[in-house]
Amino acid sequence: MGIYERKQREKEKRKREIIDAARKIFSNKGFNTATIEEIALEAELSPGTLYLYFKSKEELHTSLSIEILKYLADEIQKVVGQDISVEEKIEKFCDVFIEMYEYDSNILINLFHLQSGETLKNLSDEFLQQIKTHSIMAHGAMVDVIQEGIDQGAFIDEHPVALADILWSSYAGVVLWVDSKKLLNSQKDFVKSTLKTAFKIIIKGLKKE
Amino acid sequence: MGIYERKQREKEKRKREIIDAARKIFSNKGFNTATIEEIALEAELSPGTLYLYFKSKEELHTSLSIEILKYLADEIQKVVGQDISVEEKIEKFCDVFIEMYEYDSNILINLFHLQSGETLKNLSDEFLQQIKTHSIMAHGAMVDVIQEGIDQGAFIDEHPVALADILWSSYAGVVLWVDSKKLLNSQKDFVKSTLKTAFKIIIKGLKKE
Amino acid sequence: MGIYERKQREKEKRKREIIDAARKIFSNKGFNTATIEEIALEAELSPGTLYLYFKSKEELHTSLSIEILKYLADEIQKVVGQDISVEEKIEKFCDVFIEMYEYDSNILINLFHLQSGETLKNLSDEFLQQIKTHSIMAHGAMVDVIQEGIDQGAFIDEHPVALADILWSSYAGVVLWVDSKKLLNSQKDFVKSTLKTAFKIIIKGLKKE
Amino acid sequence: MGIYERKQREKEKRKREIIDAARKIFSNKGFNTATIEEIALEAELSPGTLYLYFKSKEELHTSLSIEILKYLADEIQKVVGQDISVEEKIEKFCDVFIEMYEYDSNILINLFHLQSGETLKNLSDEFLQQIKTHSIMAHGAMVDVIQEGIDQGAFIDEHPVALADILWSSYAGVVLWVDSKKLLNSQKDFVKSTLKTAFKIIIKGLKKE
DNA sequence: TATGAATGAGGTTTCATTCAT
DNA sequence: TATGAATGAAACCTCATTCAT
Repeated sequence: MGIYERKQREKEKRKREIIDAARKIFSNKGFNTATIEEIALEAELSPGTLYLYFKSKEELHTSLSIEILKYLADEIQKVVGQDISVEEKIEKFCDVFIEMYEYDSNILINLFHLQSGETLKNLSDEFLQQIKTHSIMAHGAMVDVIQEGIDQGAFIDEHPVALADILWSSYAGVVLWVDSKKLLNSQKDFVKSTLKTAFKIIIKGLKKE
Repeated sequence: MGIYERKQREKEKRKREIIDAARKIFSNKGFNTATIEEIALEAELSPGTLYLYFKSKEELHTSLSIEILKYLADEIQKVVGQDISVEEKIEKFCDVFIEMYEYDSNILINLFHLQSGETLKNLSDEFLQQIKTHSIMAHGAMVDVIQEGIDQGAFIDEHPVALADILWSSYAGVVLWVDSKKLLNSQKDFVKSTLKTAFKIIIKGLKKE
Repeated sequence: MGIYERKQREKEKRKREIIDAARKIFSNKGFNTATIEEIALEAELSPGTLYLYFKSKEELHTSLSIEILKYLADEIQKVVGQDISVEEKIEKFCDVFIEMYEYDSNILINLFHLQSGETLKNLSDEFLQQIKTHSIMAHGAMVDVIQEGIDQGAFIDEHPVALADILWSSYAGVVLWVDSKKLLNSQKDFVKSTLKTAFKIIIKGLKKE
Repeated sequence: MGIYERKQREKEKRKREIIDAARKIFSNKGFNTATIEEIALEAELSPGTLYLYFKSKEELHTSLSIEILKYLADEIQKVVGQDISVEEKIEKFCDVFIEMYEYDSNILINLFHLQSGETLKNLSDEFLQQIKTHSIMAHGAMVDVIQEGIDQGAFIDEHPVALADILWSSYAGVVLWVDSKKLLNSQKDFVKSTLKTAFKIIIKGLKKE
C-alpha cells in the first residue's frame, strides 16, 4: 500500500468518525438544533477540523443521510434474491425496517430533513444524484417483489409502485406516529409490534380474495 | 354590536391573520428556519405586533398546531356517529385526511414539531393539556369505530388501539413519504390516490377472512 | 373660576396622578427596568395619554425627581428659622431624612439617576435650572445652620459647605449602604436607627472640644 | 512555560481586557444603558467573543463587581493587623476608599447595581456566595477595628456593627453625593478632601468625651 | 493536517413612542 | 382629550464558518 493509499484510508476513517458523531447528535437534536461544536466534541475533534472534511453543516448532514439511504437500499436488495415466498420477503422488509429503527430510532426523521425544499434546492448535483440512485434502488427492490407477487397471482392487481409506496409509508408512518404518541403519553416503545401488525394487515390486504 | 364586541372581533381577526401567515411560513420552512420577520412580513405587520398576540415564536407555533389538531379531532368525531357501515366510516376518515392534506400539504410536518422533546418540555401546562385532549379525542374516535367493527364480527380480533395507530400511521406515512418522493422526483402529487389505495388495502386486511 | 382655570387645574391633577404612579413604579424597578406601560397601568391611563402630559419617559422621571427635590428643600428650609438650638436643628434634618425614607425608601436612588452623565446631558435647560435651584436651596439651608453653629462657637471651625456635604452624604450613604446590606443578608430594616446614630456621632464630632 | 500555561495565560489576559473594557463602559453608562457592542468595541473584540468568556451581560458585570469587592476586602484587611493605633487604622480605611475612588470614580455605583432585587435574584449561588464572603470580610475587618477601640476604652460604647456601617456609609455617601454635586455644578473634584474631613469628624465623634 | 479563538451576520424579543380613531 | 394597537429600532445572544498558528 503506497503513501497515497494510506493517506486516503486515514481520511476515510476520519470522515467515518465525524459521520458517526454527527449521527448521534443529529439524531438526538435534529438538524437545526444540533451544533457543529457538539458534533466536534462528540468526534473528539475541533470544529475547524470538521470543515476540512465537509464543506458545511448541510453537507455533513447530507453525507450522513446518503449513507443511511445506501445501507437501507443494500439491505432491502439483499432480500429480493432470496429463495423464499413473496410474503416472507415482505416480512423481511419489515425486519429490515425494525433493525434500522432499533439501531437508531431517529434515523428516519433525519432522512426527512433532506426532503425540505430549502435543503434540496441547495444540494450539489452530485449529492442529488446519489440520493436519487439509492432511493430508486431501495424502492425498486420492493416494487420488484410486489410485481413478483402479482405475477404469481398471489397479490391483487394494483399498480405495484403504489403498493410499494404503501409499504414504505407504513414504515415512515409507524415510526413517526408511534414515536410521537410515546413522547406525549410517556408510553413504552411499541414501534416494533405496531410495525409487525401493520405489515401483517397490509400483506393480508394485498393478497387475492 | 357594542364597542367591546367589535374590538374583540378585530382582535380575533388579527390573531387569525397572524396564524394564517404563520401557517404559510412554518409550512414552507419549518419551525427553526422560519423567522418571525418573515411571518410578520407575510401578515403585513411589524415583528413587534406579533408579540402583542403571542408571547413567543414557540407559542405562535403551538397555537397553530393546536388549532389544526382541534380541527382534525372535530372532523374525525363527526364521522363516528353517522349512520353508515364501519367500512364506510373508515373511508370517511381517509377523506378527512385528504381534505387536510389538500388544505395545507405541510400541516402534518408542523404537527410533528410538537413532538420534539425540547418543544414538549417547554410547553405550558395549559397547552400541553389541550394537545393531549385533542389527540386523545381524535385517536379515541378511530378506536371506537374499529371496536365497532370488531364487535360486529366484521374485523379481525386485534387490539383496536394498535389498529387505530396503523390507520394514523398510514396517514402520516403516506403524506410524508409520498411528499418526499414528489420533491425528489418532481412527480405530480399522488398522495391522494396512494392514501385511498392504502386505506382500501388496510380495510381489506382488517376484515375477517 | 373660569373655564381656563378649571382646565388648568384638571391638567395639574392628571399630571399628579401620573407622577404618583411613576414614583411607585420607578421606586420598585428603577428607571431603566420600569416601563411606560406599567406606569400607565398604575395610573389607570393608557400609554399614549402619558405622552400628552410628559414629552418622554426621561422627562417624566425628571419631573418626579424635581418634585422630590423641591419637597426636600422645603422641609429642610422650614427647620432653619425655628427657635431651637443648632444641635436640635441638625437633629431635625435627620428627622426629615427619615421621614423621606419612610415615605418611600427608594426615593434617593431615584434622585441619583439624575446625576448620571447621560441624563444630565439630555436635560432641557429649564429642568436643569430647577434642579440647581432646589439643590442649592436645600444645601444652603444646611450650610446656614452649620455656619450658625460656627458663629456661636459651638462647632469646629471647618469650611461649612464641606460640613453640610458630610451631613448630606451621611443621609445618602446610610440609605444606600444599609439598604444594600439588608437585601444581601435579608436583615430587617435598620436605616432609621443607623441614621440616628450617624447623626449623633457627627454632631458630637462637629462640636468644639 | 508549556503550551498549556501559555494558552491559559492568554485566556486570562483576554478576560482581563474584557473586564477592563466593561469597567470603563459600565462606569460611564450604568448596567442597563451600556451595551455589549460598546464593551466589545472598547475591548477591540467582536460581541460574540465576549460570550466565549462570560455567559451573559449580567455575568460579566457580576464578575467585575466581585473583583472590585475582593480587592476592597483585601485592602481593608491588610490594615487590621498593622501595628498602629485604632485611629490611624480608621484613617487608613479612608485612604483605601480614596484610592479606590481615584482608580475609578464610578466603581461604587457599579457595586450598587448588585443590590438591585432583580440582580440578586438571578445570581448563581456561586457568585452570590462570593459576594457575601467578600462583603462580610470587608465589613468584619472594620467591625474588628472598632471593637478594638471600644475594648481600649478609646471609643464610645455603641454597637460596633452599626459604627462600621456608618464608616461604610460615609464612604458610599460622600462618593455618590459629592460626585453628584460635581456633575451638577461642574465643580472640581473634592471627594477626597470631603471624605478626609468626614472621617476626621466621625473619628472625633467616636472618641470618648 | 489540526486547532480553537474569533468573527459577525442574523435570530428573537422588548419597549418608548406615534397616530388613527 | 384619551386611547391602545402598531411600530421599528435596538438590545442580547448564538453559532456556522474562517484563519492564524
